[in-house]
Amino acid sequence: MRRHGQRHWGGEFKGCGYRMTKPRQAILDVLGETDEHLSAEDIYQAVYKFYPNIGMTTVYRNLELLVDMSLIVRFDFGHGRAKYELTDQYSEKGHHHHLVCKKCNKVIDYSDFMNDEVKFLKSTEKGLSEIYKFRITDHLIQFLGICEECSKK
Amino acid sequence: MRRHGQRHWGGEFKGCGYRMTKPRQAILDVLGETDEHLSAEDIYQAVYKFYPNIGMTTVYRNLELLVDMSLIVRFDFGHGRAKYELTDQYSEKGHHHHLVCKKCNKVIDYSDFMNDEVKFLKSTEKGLSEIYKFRITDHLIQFLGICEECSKK
DNA sequence: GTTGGTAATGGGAATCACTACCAATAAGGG
DNA sequence: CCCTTATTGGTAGTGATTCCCATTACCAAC
Ligand SMILES: [Mn+2]
Ligand SMILES: [Mn+2]
Ligand SMILES: [Zn+2]
Ligand SMILES: [Zn+2]
Repeated sequence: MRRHGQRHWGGEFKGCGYRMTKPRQAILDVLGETDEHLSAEDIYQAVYKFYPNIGMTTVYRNLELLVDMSLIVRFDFGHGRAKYELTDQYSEKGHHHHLVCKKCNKVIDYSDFMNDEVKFLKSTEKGLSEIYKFRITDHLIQFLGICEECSKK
Repeated sequence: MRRHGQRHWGGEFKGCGYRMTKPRQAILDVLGETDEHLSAEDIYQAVYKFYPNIGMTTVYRNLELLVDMSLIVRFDFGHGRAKYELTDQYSEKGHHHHLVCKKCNKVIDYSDFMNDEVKFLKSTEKGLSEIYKFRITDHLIQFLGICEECSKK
């Protein structure tokens, strides 16, 4: 069951009443070994290969838990199924946002121009939280359009 | 069937093979008379009050059409059902973005600090489209956090 | 090592938003 | 008014996600 490249998440589960289990380790492994944005079904399929006892219910339940624990993030790109990624701090990608193709639904990660972004966010978040008494904890920035391949057709 | 405040959309349907029908007018009316972000079900309920023949299927079908025609916009906030709004140019709100409360799922419109946004978008979009050969047509910006009421509990 | 309590699992049924299908209806140009 | 064709609305799916519940894994205390 122990495989290559797998990370130790014990610390994150200590003291909060949760246990590190095989399914949880497996789900985190799968998410840690890909660059893609995986759906619950994708994750189920991938985990199934080395842990065929896994149940779909367990995948969904644990995805929810891991989101609550902020180990992973859930995205609703509006393509029918939710997608999941490791949180910035646990991912090699680090803080990034998405380009989403309206035609083929491809999602491209980018982390360019973060300086401009930080400048923009700093002033905007401050202003908004004062005006609307809203405690901002997170932001979602994405650009929609047509990807390179799709623009050729 | 003709009611107050209703707008003439004839022009938008001319010449493209589409017809202006009662359900379409009704859906646009409902969206034109609210400040909220309505789901298909919300719209069905609202239309039902003055046009009880309306069918859920027709609502879904026309929402899709109206999105294609760019008269309305669809948002997937990840709360289970999609929400719809008039497009910026047809809405009193104009161009705006959203604050989304993680606790109560409330969505607040804002259009403050658009100068900062424009500055940020201009440089970022230009850079991204060059690097990724991606033709950007639209953007999605939203801030997540805890709204005023929810922070009191 | 055994026990007891709680966390976690996984299979199947149930939900819920949304779609496909199709016969019946109604725009709207001529 | 007529005809063509877009559109409607009911019913029966679909597909993703959640609920329920009996069984199992884990862990700390005897
Ligand atoms: Mn990503
Ligand atoms: Mn809005
Ligand atoms: Zn594409
Ligand atoms: Zn709230």
